[in-house]
Amino acid sequence: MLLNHYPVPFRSFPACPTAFLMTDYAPDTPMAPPPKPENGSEIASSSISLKALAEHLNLSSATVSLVINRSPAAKSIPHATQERVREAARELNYRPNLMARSLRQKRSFTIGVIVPEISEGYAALVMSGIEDHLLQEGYFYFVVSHRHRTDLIEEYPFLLQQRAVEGIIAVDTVCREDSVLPTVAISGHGNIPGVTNIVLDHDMAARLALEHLQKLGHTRIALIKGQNFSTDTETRWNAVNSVARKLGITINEKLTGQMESDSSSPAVGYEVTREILRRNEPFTALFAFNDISAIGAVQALRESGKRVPEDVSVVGFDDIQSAAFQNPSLTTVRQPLRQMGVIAAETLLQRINCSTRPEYGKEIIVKPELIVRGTTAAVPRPSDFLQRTKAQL
Amino acid sequence: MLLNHYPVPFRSFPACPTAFLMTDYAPDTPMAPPPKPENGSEIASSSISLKALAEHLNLSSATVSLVINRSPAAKSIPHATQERVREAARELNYRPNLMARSLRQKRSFTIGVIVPEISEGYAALVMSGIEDHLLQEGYFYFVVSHRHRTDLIEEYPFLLQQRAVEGIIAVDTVCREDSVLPTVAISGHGNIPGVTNIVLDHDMAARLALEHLQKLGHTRIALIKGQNFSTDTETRWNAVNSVARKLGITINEKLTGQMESDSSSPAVGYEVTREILRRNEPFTALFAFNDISAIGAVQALRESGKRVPEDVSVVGFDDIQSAAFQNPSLTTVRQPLRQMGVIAAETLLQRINCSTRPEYGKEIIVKPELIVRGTTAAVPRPSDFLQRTKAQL
DNA sequence: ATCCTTAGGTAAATCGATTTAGCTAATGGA
DNA sequence: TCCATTAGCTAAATCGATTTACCTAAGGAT
Repeated sequence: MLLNHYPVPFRSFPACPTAFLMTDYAPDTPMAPPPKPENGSEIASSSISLKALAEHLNLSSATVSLVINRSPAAKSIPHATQERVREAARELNYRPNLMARSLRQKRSFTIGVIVPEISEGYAALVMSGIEDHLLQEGYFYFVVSHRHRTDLIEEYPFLLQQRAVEGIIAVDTVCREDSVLPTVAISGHGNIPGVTNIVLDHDMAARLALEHLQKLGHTRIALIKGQNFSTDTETRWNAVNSVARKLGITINEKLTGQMESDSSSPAVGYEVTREILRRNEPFTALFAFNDISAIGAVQALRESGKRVPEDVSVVGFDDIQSAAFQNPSLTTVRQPLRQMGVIAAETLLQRINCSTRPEYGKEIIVKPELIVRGTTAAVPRPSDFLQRTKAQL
Repeated sequence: MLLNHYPVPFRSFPACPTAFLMTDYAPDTPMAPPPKPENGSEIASSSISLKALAEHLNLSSATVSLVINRSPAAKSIPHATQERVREAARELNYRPNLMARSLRQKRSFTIGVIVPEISEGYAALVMSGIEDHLLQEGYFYFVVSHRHRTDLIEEYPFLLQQRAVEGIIAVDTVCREDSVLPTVAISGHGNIPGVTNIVLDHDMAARLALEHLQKLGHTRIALIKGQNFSTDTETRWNAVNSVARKLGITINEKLTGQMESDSSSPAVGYEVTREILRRNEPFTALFAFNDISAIGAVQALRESGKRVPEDVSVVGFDDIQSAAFQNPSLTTVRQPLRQMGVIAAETLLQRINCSTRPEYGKEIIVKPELIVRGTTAAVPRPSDFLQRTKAQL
C-alpha cells in the first residue's frame, strides 16, 4: 500500500533520501497501523528521533545514520547489523527530521515556483507539469503568485531563498538579474545571465496561425496584442510582424489593438475587439494574444452581429483547457504548457545537481502546434455576405 | 521598494518572524544593491550568520537574537544597543536561516495543501484563496496533487508531515482518520475526528437550482451525478433528491446518469448526456454535477439537434472561471471557492496558533449563490417545438 | 557596611540530524 | 613475534539559530 511516492523507472541523479526511505521502510504487512498516539498525556510526537532509535539498538547514532543513508562509509558494517537497523527503523516508524538534515547538508529538496497568478489557464497547466517531475524526484515546491505587483516580484525570490529553496522556476515573470539561486524561466525572455530560458518558437507559432488563415483566404486580419507586463508580448508581436511580411500579409494599424487591464478575464479581449470594430475597418479574421482574449473577442464579434467562424475566423493562443470547451471550440496555437513545466523542472534539477556548471543561461526552445477547431473557416465570399445582409432585412 | 511581503492591516496572532524581518530591515535607501558575490573564488553565500553578525558587533549571538526577535527578555538592553544591532543587521543584510530556527522552535510556518489535481478549475480557485490568506500571515505552502490515486492519498500526509508542515488543507479529498496534524478539509465530508470541514450548504444549492428551473416551468429534469471519488457526490445527490421531493418534482431514473471516468474533461459529461438522450425520455432541463460536465452536456445536446437554452435548459455547479466564458454563458450554482480557500486557511492557522483547542471537528457551512446566465430559459411551449420541427422539414 | 535589585549582558544547552577522524580488537603476513 | 590492515564501530564537531540559567557591576535602601 505504502509505495515510493511515485512510480519512477529510474532516477537521473542521487535522489532526496526521503524518497528512498519511503521505499525502504514500506511495511510488507498490509497497512500496519502507525503507532497510535497515547491518549491523554503528552502530545504524541508521532516519530522517534535518530538518537532514540540508536539507543533502542544499542548503537551510536552515527552508525544508524550511516546505515539508513546507505553511506559508502557503512560498507564495513556487517549485513546482519544493517538489517537489524533497518528492521528497527521500520518497526518504530522512524522518519528523519528533514529540518535537521537540511540544516546540516544545506539541501532542502525544495524549490520555489513563481507565477503571476494561480488561474485555471496558463499557470495551472505549467504547474502540473512542474509537479509531475519534481515529486518524482523527491522534491517539493512552494508556490507564490505575484499578480504583477512589482514589490512582490522583487521580494519573493528573497523570501524563497530564505526558505532555503534550491532553485526557482519563474513562470511568465521577469526576474531580477542578481538571483543567487539556479533559476529557470518559462517564457522569461530577456537575456539574464544565469537564467535558463524555456521559450516557445514564436516564429513558428506566428507562421502556423497566419499560414492557416492565409490558406483559408483571409487577408484582412485583426490582431490583439498582449499586455505589456506579459513577457511574451513583445517577442510574439515581433514574430507576427516578421512572418506577416514574409507571407505578404499587410498589417493594418486600424485592425490592431492592445490589451491594457491586468485582469485575466475575457472581458479585456472583449473590450479591445469592440474598439477595433468601432473603427469600421472590415476584416475577416482575428488572431488573439491568448485563448482568454480570443474568447472575449468571439463574444464581441457575436454581439456586433458577426458570426464566428462564418463571418470572422478567430485564432487563439495557448490551448488552455477551456479552449476545447468553447462553442464553437477554439482554433488555437498550442503551447505545450505541461511539457514546458516538465522541462523546466528537469532543467532546474540538473542545474542544481550537476556540479559541472553547464551552458549557462542557455535557451531551450519548444515547438508550438496548430490545433484547428471550430472558430476558423474559409473567408466568406462577398456574395454570401450580401445575401445574409439581405436576409436580415 | 522592499516591503513587508503583503500589505496587512493587522495580524490575528504572533506572526512568522520572517514577515516582520522583511518590514524591519527594509533599507531606506532606494534599492541598495545586495552584496555582489565575489566573482571566482567560493560560491558566495549571500547571507551572513547570526554568529558573524554578533562578532561584527562585539556582542554575543544570544543578545543579537533577543534583539532581532524583539523578545521580552530584551527589555533590559538599552535602546542604543538595540538600534546598533538592527542597523548592522540591515547593513549586512542579515537573514535568519529558517531551517535552523524551525529546528529549534519546532515551527516551520509552512502548511501542506492536498488537491486532486492542479489544472482543474475547482482546485485553482480554492488554492488562490488559500494563498491569499497564508502569505498574508507569513506562511508558505506545499502543494501536492494525488489524481485520485489511493496510494498517494495515503502517502502525502506523511510526506508533508515529514516536511514539518504545521497543518494540512485537503481539498475534495477524503483523508485518513489518524492525521496527527491539524487538518481542514474543503468539501471533505465524512465526520473525521479532529478534521474541520468546510462544506457548502447543499440543500440550499439544490433548492436554488431546482426552484429556478421550476419557476421557468420545467418539470422533466435530467440529472448528472458525480463520480464516486468526489466527496461531494453523495451529499449533493441526497440534497437534490430531498429538495426535489419537497418541491414536488419527480425524479425519473431514466433521466439520471452517473459519471464514471476520472478524467476532468467535459467528455465525461458529454458521454453521460448522450446515454440519457439515447433512452428517448423527453426532458426540458438538465442539472449537472459541475460546470465541466455541464459544458459537455451542452455539446451533446447541441449535437442531438437540441438548442440550449431554447429546447433544453442547463444548470452547472461551481462557477469555475470558464463557466462565464461559455457561449451561451453557463447558468450555475456558485460555490464561493476562493472564499472557501480563505476560510480554510484562516481556520487552520487558528487551530495551529491557538493553544486552546476549540470546537474539534467542527463544520463550517458556506452558502451557494445562483448565477443566472444564458443556458436557462422558460420551458418551450409544445407549439414552439412543433413549429420548429416543421421549419426543419 | 551590607544586602538587594536591576541593568546589561553572556555561556552553554538544545533542536536532530550528518560526517569526519579515530579507536579497539581481530586477523593476516613476514 | 610484531607490525599492518581491516572490520566494526563511536565520539564529537557541525549546521544556525533559540532560550534558559546564570554572571557582574552599579545603584539604592537600610
